[in-house]
Amino acid sequence: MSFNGLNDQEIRRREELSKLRELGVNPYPSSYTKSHNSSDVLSQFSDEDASALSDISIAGRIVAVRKMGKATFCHIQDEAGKIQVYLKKDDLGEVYDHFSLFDIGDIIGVKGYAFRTKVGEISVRATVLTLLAKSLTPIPLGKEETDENGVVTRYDAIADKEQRYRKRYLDLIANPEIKATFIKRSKIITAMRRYFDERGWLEVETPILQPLYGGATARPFITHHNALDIELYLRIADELYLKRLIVGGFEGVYEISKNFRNEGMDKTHNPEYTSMELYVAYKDYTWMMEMTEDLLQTIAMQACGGTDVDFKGTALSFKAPFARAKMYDLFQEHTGKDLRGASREALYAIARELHVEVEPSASSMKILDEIFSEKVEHHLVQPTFVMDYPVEMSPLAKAHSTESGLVERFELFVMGKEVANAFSELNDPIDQRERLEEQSRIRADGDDEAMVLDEDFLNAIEVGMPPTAGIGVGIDRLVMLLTNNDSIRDVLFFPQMRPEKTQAQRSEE
RNA sequence: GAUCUCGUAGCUCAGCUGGCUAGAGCAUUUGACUUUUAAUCAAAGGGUCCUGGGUUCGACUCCCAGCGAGAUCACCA
Repeated sequence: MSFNGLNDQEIRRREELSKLRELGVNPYPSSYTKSHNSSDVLSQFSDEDASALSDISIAGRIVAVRKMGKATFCHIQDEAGKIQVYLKKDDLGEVYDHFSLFDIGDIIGVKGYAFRTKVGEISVRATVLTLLAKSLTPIPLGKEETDENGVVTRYDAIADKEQRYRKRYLDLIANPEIKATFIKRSKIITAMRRYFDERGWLEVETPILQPLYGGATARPFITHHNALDIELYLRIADELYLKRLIVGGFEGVYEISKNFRNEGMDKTHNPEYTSMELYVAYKDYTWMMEMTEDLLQTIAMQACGGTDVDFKGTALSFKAPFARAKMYDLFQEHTGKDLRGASREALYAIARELHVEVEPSASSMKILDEIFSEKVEHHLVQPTFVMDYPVEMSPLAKAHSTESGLVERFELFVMGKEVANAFSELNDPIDQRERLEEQSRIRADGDDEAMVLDEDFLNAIEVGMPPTAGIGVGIDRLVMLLTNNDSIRDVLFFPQMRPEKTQAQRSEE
């Protein structure tokens, strides 16, 4: 065995591993029968009658050891929490001596009985001690102190954000409270799925590898299929495939899936992220708004226990109904200007007047977008539906039934961020073709985020799609809001990080 | 992509306007200790000071470049 590149602690643990094997201890047995979780023991223990917990077995990782000669206290951590274990030479005989070859980080099984120590902590006294997995790497576990009020102070735990994201397994061990965020994330998705399933909408799967990408304006990732010798794109949205399924006769389909966008990364953007898209036939965006507020209210209640949540000091209410505002009314309210029907030149002049910086060559849409971002968005703190967007901004949305130049679209904003985007889906094939051809022209003019023309999708719309309402929800952003996290990296187990350069890579350059 | 800040032991950090052998606590090792709880007491080992250049008699410290991270902005839903 080579110890090259290992530090003293890593070498010592390998030596201990060999010693254990020599003593006939299997450091990696196949299974272990657990009767209780730590939390079960703590909640079920009774001082009056300890017989219920007189023969139990628990298992977990050693996270703290206090050795006092022929008796040792340690804490083990399992999925549900931590519990103290009491080991005594008299009880364990030579197995007690093996314990000196165990380390913080090792996973052990403990069979024994629950009791309360002199100082009052419910603990498990071991009659049988089993090593379940020897740990070969020191784990950066901080010591903890719990005061009379049960407030836990942790010292020196792994704090470096980079390490926490790159080695999430260590983060989860050393900072187990972050599990709550991920458990809530799972509950949010489960609640959403349950809501849709109860209404009879079908969960489906559509291709991630696509010969053409579409459904959103974004730059894609490109990959290559060897056997077909073609370029394939990682999807940027589910929209065009889900609509094909509505054309095919399904009347409610949804997909919870990863999308991939080849763009910048920051607090609210990860190159791969989770979105949910739902399409329901014979409905429009008004119906969809009502569904959305009911959905989010339901999710908040099921995942957070109520419709009121705290986000970094702001009290948010997900109690339906949400505020609704037309986009142009919001412009009027926050800029004092009526931008309806304004020409590009007029918009440009207004932007300058409002001190909103825009490129002189910017399109009307770009200018509107800028003014909205700078002057309106940050006012939308509580959940707010912004309705009725200009047609040019929304090539897949249906023209508004009463207002020309607009489409039946809404976006849901919370804390100034977009959480959902929905519209009455465009099902007029002629109109759809013209809009996508316009996108092709914009693309040809150099905007590589404009949509690609997908003939097969147009063919599907020509076959005939019923009136349909569709929505996309950014799951990560929703989870951020409901778990009080302001960085997307804290709601993803494994956020994308720049790979660390190896020594070899460095010397090549 | 731009700017600012940061990178020292397994972990958390100190290290002055450049100056002796780079420190502390935890973790680790050895010894003591059969109800401890940030256990305690005694001793010991452990460093590519992010990397590579430069300035200097002398660099953890100053300068340049690079790598990585965080924050802000830009881009982007």
